[in-house]
Amino acid sequence: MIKMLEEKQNTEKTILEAAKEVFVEYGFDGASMQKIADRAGINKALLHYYFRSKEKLFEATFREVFYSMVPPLINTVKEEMSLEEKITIFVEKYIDTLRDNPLVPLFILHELNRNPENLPELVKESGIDPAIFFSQINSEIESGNIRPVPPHHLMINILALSVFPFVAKPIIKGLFFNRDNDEFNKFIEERKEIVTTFILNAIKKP
Amino acid sequence: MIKMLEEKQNTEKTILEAAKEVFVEYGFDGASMQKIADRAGINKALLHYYFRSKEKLFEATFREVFYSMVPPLINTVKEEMSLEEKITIFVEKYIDTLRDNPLVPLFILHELNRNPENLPELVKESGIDPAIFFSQINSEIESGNIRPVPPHHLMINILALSVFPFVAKPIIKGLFFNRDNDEFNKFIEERKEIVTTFILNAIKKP
DNA sequence: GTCTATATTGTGATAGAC
DNA sequence: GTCTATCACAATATAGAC
Repeated sequence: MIKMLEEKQNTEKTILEAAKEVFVEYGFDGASMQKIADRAGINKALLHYYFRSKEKLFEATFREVFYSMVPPLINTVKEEMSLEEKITIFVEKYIDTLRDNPLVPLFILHELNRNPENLPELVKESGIDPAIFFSQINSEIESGNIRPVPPHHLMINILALSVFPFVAKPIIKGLFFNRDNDEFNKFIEERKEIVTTFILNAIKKP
Repeated sequence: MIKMLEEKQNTEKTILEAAKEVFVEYGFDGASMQKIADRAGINKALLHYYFRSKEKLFEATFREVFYSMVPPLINTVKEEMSLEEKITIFVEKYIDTLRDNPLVPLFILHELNRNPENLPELVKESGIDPAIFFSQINSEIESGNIRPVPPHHLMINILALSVFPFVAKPIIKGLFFNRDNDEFNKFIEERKEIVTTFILNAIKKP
């Protein structure tokens, strides 16, 4: 009996792990239950036994991916840090996370585009709250410490500069590095500092 | 006879137009020949008559989308312009183009990710050549006019800041604007200037 | 819980009439 | 060139044996 419960836990985890890999690589429409079953080393029927439908399996997978990426990242930034510290730490950790999960951003963006109404609930439960960050930016502007830049634009700029190379990976590899992977990885490592100083130079007063 | 040829031209164009809409919205895997036929107001058989397979229809569509976006954009930047002019013009025109085709960037990135080997040929025929831009950046750096920033990083930064809001549209709308479309469009309009000054401040020497 | 076998629908693709 | 009818297959999903 206990054995069964343990097996259930393991099988469910195995399925979710396989689903994560396949969905992230192929997207919802490109993935098939067969592919996921193969990847998990089981058969299709079990997928339905545990998750009832492809849709439900996908939802569970998407939540997993989203929650395993976003909250840990947000927690790297402590409230008491200076704006400069926050930006430096965030860019570095974000690029590190994406380096280890390079397909995730395009996956999330593609799927949110297919199904935008899923986002509000995810955001609410994930503890994302730009408010503190925004008021910090505003007070830095009012104190005359940095150039005036609308907080949401600055936030999008930080995300854009960090994420974009990963969603545009094929273009960058094809255009700059002749499809060489090592060169691309070097490029990504470089960006931690490049992006940080780029942002800080952009907002610092002369 | 002439009538037939004219009809053939029109039908082919109609199909390509419908295919463009459906593929861009749903992606290759999410699109079906049935949807495309419905959108074009014809039946599936005709699609195969004109393009033989879904794959071939997609390739034709992708080329169309790619070539109708990229070369016109590159041509807005004239060789004799100053670096500052180039960046200003490019960001403005790029955001304008994307505003009119907001789904295209995510479509291109998603499909290139599925099929990266398609890119080299597209690039070769599209006249993309970062070399001139790169040497201009390098000479500006050597003359001490701007801060030292690796040309390919600067180029990616320009693209990132312009494109990212469109691929992250659902996130931005959901996080900042409560899913309001007008607010998002206002945000996009603002970015033309925000992004330009952000970049110029980042590279200008104090 | 896990498997095999099967039902059912939707897909890309073709044949053949007009 | 355009249509209807149809094929072959892959997809999600379920039934039932173990």
